[in-house]
Amino acid sequence: MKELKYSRQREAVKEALQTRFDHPTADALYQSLREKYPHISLGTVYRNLSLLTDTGSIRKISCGDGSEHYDYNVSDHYHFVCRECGKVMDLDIDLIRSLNDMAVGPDIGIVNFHSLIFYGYCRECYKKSLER
Amino acid sequence: MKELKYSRQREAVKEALQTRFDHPTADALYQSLREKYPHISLGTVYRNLSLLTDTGSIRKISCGDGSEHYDYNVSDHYHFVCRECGKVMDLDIDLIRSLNDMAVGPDIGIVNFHSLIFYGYCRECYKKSLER
DNA sequence: TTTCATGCAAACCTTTTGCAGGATA
DNA sequence: TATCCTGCAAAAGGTTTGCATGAAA
Repeated sequence: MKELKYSRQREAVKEALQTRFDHPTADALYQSLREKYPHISLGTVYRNLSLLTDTGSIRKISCGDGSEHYDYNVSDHYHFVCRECGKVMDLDIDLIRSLNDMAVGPDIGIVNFHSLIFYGYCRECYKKSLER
Repeated sequence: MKELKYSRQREAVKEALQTRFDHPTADALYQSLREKYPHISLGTVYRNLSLLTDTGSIRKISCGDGSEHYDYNVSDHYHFVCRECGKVMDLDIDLIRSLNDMAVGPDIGIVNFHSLIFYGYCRECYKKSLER
């Protein structure tokens, strides 16, 4: 693996992700970074996000809404996605370590990760749906 | 919701998906459908896949490899994805019904689905990796 | 004959990439 | 100076959509 050099942009991406807990997409991150770094490019954001993902400093969340979301919190945890507003939230559930073992079987070599995502309606959207 | 009319293409999409257990992408399905229906268009495949998904006849699997996969099996079950070859496999694990209840919390309205995907290396790719 | 579906191609959106110039070590 | 990184813009996937035609009810 190639040597990493310091880069202001990479630090900015990391910091921006660290300060928000809404699991932004690359573009959302880019939009907010542009306020402080008007010349940063979307390509750079993508490049650094994938670099940071590869080194394990951040994590990618695929929740099926058409774009990847990113999470500064790399400790194993689960997410909830609102089907109405698309919000991605952290859940306060203990990791179920035994799950990976349940998956082993004849066609499976090793299991080293599982992604558990819950879907439904967040409180706010659920309330709105009742008012209709 | 609009009324659905019979269409040969839609039936073909459904049937093609029913006969394969590899959770194909839209394009993979399109490629195999072309053998029997050389004039079917990719747009039609996409349109029908999303129609069938909306009506609940099939299910979409977002495993984070850049494209959606489709599953004829709509009963709740879990998947395994090989990080090497990208294969998506069904797992023979009982649905953990209690999971959805664990997700409830102050910011959450209702939880009605969860997606559990395991990642690792399939038997075949794992063996190959040991030989190196 | 009304409504829905199709094929085709263009448009769209997200992500990746090539390149020449700039920053870091 | 060698290597890595950036901005820019173009390209590359994957998916959606507009439109004129065709099939189903």
